[in-house]
Amino acid sequence: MSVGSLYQYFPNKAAILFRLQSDEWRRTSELLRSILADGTKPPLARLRALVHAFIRSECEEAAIRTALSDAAPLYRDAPEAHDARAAGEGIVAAFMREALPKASDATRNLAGELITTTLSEVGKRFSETPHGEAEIARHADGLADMFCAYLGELARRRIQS
Amino acid sequence: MSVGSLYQYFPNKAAILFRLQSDEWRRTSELLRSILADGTKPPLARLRALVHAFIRSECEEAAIRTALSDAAPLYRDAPEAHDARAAGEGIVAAFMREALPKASDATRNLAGELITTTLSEVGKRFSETPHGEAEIARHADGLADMFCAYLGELARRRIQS
DNA sequence: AGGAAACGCGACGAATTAGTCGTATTTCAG
DNA sequence: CTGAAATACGACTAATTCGTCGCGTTTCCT
Repeated sequence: MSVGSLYQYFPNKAAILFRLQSDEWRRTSELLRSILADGTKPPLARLRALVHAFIRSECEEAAIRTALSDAAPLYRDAPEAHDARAAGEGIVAAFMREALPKASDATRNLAGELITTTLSEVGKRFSETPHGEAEIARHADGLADMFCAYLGELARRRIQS
Repeated sequence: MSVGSLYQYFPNKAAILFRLQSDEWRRTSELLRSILADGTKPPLARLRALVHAFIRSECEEAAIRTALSDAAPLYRDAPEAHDARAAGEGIVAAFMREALPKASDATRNLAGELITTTLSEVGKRFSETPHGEAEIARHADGLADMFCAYLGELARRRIQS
């Protein structure tokens, strides 16, 4: 692929990178949907599966992920970036209603937001340095434990310090 | 401050940014130490206080934080960066021994690492877009809840899916 | 006060990166 | 097969960014 050809389809570099990032996001929300919406397993098992799948996929495409997040300043303020993010929210919201049927909307939203941003940010950081299979699994398990403990505690509503 | 003056003290741009990031890290580990090492409060109360203090400080200096993390590619591979990170680990390890006295070292290390990277990455992301006082507090509380639930669950050792 | 050393400065040149444009190649309808 | 439209290409230029250099200012010692 040559420079000239690229600029036939995109107006500038930011648009190119944003497109790549977009595709990445799209694939991620499909992963999200396919795992979280599978009603045959209990919610926390699905969440755990999601964490593993997500972390593994981040590590597999570590190079492009790192490059894209380095380029983030270029499209940080793009309005489309905001929309893209919203796409995944519906799926998460549905999952949260299932996982925390008795909680308030506010609680569910906060929990959903925390879990998704934690997963994506920690995944990003984790993919920045190479890791072996075993280490990946260990960390994914740890994260999943954390999320499950959190949701469990919210379900029982007895968070204290 | 002029360009020429800056380059009297630093060999190149990366060094300048790395120095700023270093100072930031130093301040953060002092925050860490001052809060986590205070033996008068129970461990989870200290953790909760830390989360609040950290998130608030990230939001206060949002501009410089964002700029520095945008510049990360410039010093990502600097060897000093690795050392700087190690500084905080001792404090966290000590805290984890206190919070999880009966857990194995492996468990403690993993939990400590997860909590610190979650806090720093989520904090970074959170500071990228502006938030009001109340929202900051809500999110910090949510994160603290998540950490406390996780540690509580580890202490009781009954993580399940 | 005189002067030398240290520091501050920002216009300039070097280096890098983004984007254009004329030509070469492919596609495809008649 | 022929020619026109669409696409591919990468050397070139424009734009941006990093770092230097020489001159002006401050500091401080004698």
